[in-house]
Amino acid sequence: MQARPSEPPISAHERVYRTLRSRIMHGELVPGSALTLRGIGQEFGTSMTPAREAARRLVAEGALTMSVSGRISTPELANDRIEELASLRGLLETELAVRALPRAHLALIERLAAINSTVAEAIRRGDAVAYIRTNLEFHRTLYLRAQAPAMLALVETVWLQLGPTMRKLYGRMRQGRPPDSHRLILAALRNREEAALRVAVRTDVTKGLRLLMT
Amino acid sequence: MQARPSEPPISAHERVYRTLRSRIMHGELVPGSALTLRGIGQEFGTSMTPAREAARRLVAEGALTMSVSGRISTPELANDRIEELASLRGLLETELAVRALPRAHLALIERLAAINSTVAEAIRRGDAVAYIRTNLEFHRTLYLRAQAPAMLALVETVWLQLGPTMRKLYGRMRQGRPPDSHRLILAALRNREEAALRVAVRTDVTKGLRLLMT
DNA sequence: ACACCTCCATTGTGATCACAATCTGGAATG
DNA sequence: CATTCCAGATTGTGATCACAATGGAGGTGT
Repeated sequence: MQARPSEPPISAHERVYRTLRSRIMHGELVPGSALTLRGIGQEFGTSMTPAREAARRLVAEGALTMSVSGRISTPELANDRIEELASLRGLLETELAVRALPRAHLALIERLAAINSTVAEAIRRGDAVAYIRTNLEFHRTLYLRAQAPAMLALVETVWLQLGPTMRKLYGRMRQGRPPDSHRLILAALRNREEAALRVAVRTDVTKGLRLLMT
Repeated sequence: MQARPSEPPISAHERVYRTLRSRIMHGELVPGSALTLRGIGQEFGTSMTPAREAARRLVAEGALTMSVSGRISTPELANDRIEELASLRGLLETELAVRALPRAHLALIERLAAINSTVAEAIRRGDAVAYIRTNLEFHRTLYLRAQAPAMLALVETVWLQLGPTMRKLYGRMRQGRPPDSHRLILAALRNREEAALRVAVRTDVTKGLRLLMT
């Protein structure tokens, strides 16, 4: 009895799934990278059964692509798909931000500001993966306050599909000034301005992806 | 060579997945129904391997629930979850409808009107499953014109999660008059009125689910 | 009559294996 | 030197099996 509340004995395929999902979402895999079930199983010390289930789940979520012959690789997104996913981010994330707004007390805003400083540091270091991870953590921390788990899950699915592409985007990231859109989001939260928040979130989410569409 | 364009030799787990997904989305399974991997495999004449992969995929999409011990059943949604999913439908489906609006020529509108008549007939017959299926077909036919496959996929995920619940909703459906919200959608499409279309889609999508939240 | 406990059937998990399709590398040919 | 073709290696698919955990039914005790 008395097990830790969030520590149900983790199954093998779940462990594989979460690790791969994190890698893909944070851009550790370049678009077009090939994966094999036996290779995954070998890396995680399991047979191919859990590897297959994790891979199939990621394919279903759009995080991986499966050719007609079943070969697995990270997707290379076409421009119209990128535009569509960016629109989805704008649509869903503005809604989540607005829902989080009335519950965003000062402690949350300060936590967001702290995360934002780590984002800035990642940019200064030119560390693309760290930037993607901390940036998504900034957004997720805010959206968690919206108390809308299904909506957040959909947004994370979109992030997942954009993961490898974001890596390609920020791989060419020149070191330097962090964008000020996060600062605008924080200001809108402090001032309780819903309209300004909408604009700030939408531009933050859409801006970077636009310049990726060659 | 020269295979039919949409007929790649269908794998077993894909067949299982599509069949189960269709059943769930169309409300053929009441919330709380239990499923077993061996039972699924037996029904489809396969081993439990394809059944397991299909079930896990459906669990990942929120179409099925898995208890901590791994038992599989259709989800029983709480009220706040239903509200959230209804909001998602409103958000995503208005966007899809607006995107489809400039491309909705007369032939499409007539096809939608034809589908709508089959919806009305299902209501007259009191056939809940047929109603859900034809109603979703009405929406999907419109949204396909939006040329936004990722967005449509997200909406279908939401439909999938609501499937068993919709069944419970329309199981108590009294025979009789079909709602006129579809008629409003068709009118807005004919008149090219974006604002009216937004309102019509949102009310059509939200209305029914509201009265389910006891 | 009700609660609890024990035991067995059932369930999901993961490993292993056989098989067919596919890809890759190199050799043979023009 | 480029192109084609063949064969070995690699990959995903699905079946089968052993195993641990769970759930439910029936019996026992109060």
